Amino acid sequence: MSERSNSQREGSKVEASANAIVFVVEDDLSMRRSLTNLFQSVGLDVVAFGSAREMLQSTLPDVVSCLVLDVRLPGLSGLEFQTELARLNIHIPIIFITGHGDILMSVRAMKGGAVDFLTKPFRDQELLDAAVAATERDRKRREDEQTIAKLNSLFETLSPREQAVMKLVATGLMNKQIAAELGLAEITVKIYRGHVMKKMRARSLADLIRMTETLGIRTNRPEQT
Amino acid sequence: MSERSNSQREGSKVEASANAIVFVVEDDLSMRRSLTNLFQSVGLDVVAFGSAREMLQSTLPDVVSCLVLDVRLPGLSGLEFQTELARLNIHIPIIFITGHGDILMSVRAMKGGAVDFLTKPFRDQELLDAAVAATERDRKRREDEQTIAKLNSLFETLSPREQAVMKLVATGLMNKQIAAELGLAEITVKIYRGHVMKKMRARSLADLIRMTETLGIRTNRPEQT
DNA sequence: GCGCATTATAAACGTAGGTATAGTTGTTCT
DNA sequence: AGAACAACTATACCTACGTTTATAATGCGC
Repeated sequence: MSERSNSQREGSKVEASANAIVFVVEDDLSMRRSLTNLFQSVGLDVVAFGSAREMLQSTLPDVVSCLVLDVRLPGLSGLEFQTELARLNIHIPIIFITGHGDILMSVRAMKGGAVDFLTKPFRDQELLDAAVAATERDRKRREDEQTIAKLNSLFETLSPREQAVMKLVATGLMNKQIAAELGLAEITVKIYRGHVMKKMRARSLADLIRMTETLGIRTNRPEQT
Repeated sequence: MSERSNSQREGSKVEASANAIVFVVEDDLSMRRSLTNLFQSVGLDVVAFGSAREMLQSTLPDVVSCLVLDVRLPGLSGLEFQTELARLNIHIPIIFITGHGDILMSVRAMKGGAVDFLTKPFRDQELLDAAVAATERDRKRREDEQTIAKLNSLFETLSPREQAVMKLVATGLMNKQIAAELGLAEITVKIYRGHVMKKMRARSLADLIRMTETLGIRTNRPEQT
């Protein structure tokens, strides 16, 4: 059985980097224990598994985290697991560790987006540095994703017509052009446009345009030669 | 001496991927020759050097290209050369090849942005695939850079005051607010704003805002909670 | 000194954007 | 049936934006 939920939480005195979780997938029990101890010693929460399958079957908490992954594993290998996580749209930054690696493996791992690839034996500090870099990368990714998610949920509150108007506003069309495009009266466009600004909480047109950029809203724009 | 400028150009019947250059830095003469032949056989131009220093001293043409780089070299090593190129802001995509590599090397290379890291012996097709991927990456990078360069040169044609107005317009301020900010009459701001639109060749405000995004123009914007 | 670009402004006018108020029609949920 | 909402329009009014024409001071290069 895997020693999960062993989050170091004896007191409320947790380090600044608290509530970041390091997932460990490593089949060797003693190695798994020593990795767990290492991360806990610097105040990181750890959840460890003995195989990829175990981790996939558990419910992963939605917090800043990274994954320390042994390349050689029973069942799914580390590299296969990396591919599988990508397929499932799970973007956790991965640090590979291995005792018997080769260059081809490491290059594949790095091409697949791994943060680092360490060979045993490695210094504790190397792994800790990699974990810090990895969690930082995850924090940024989550930040970006949340920004987009927020904007998207605001955009969802718009009625279909309002969304259409917003898109055309973003392309730089004038109200009367938008009206012609949608077969509306100009006044109607003005009203919807007002709704868009309110619902999207945009303080200015510049603001709204930037939101459409973030959302990746694009229409046929033959502009900017 | 290095066999440079041996660009395969007997006729004007060059392949579709023409005028992309593969730079080769490899100290072993026979290897250098076979690499040169390999790339020329698929219609790529090749410029080969025996050391990093030679390449740095030559004038690099400003076209889509990639670099096939031996890790072990006399003088500057391949990895050191990679660092040096980054320091010089030369962003050519690198494919490492090596006969005596290790994992640490390959990971460092990939972390440093290398496209691939191949160990000898490798199949010709592997290297060719990597070269295609690398030149494609370079093509995209150049495309993006040129877009920015064009916008920048347009921006440079603006007078200081016009640039200031453009920045404040991008933040979403109204003309009267911009006027207050710069200590101008509103009418003056309107005039400059018109100049900005003309000189930047922006068809709409939306267009202009996107240009400022591309240019990375940012001012203190306490917007978008 | 002359020409030129930059900075700055004014008057005047026209267009575009935005809001408030009010009303019609149609759908959907309760 | 009635409430709630989406879509749509109209009148009226105000603000913001943009251009044209004209004027003028400053500074820079030749």
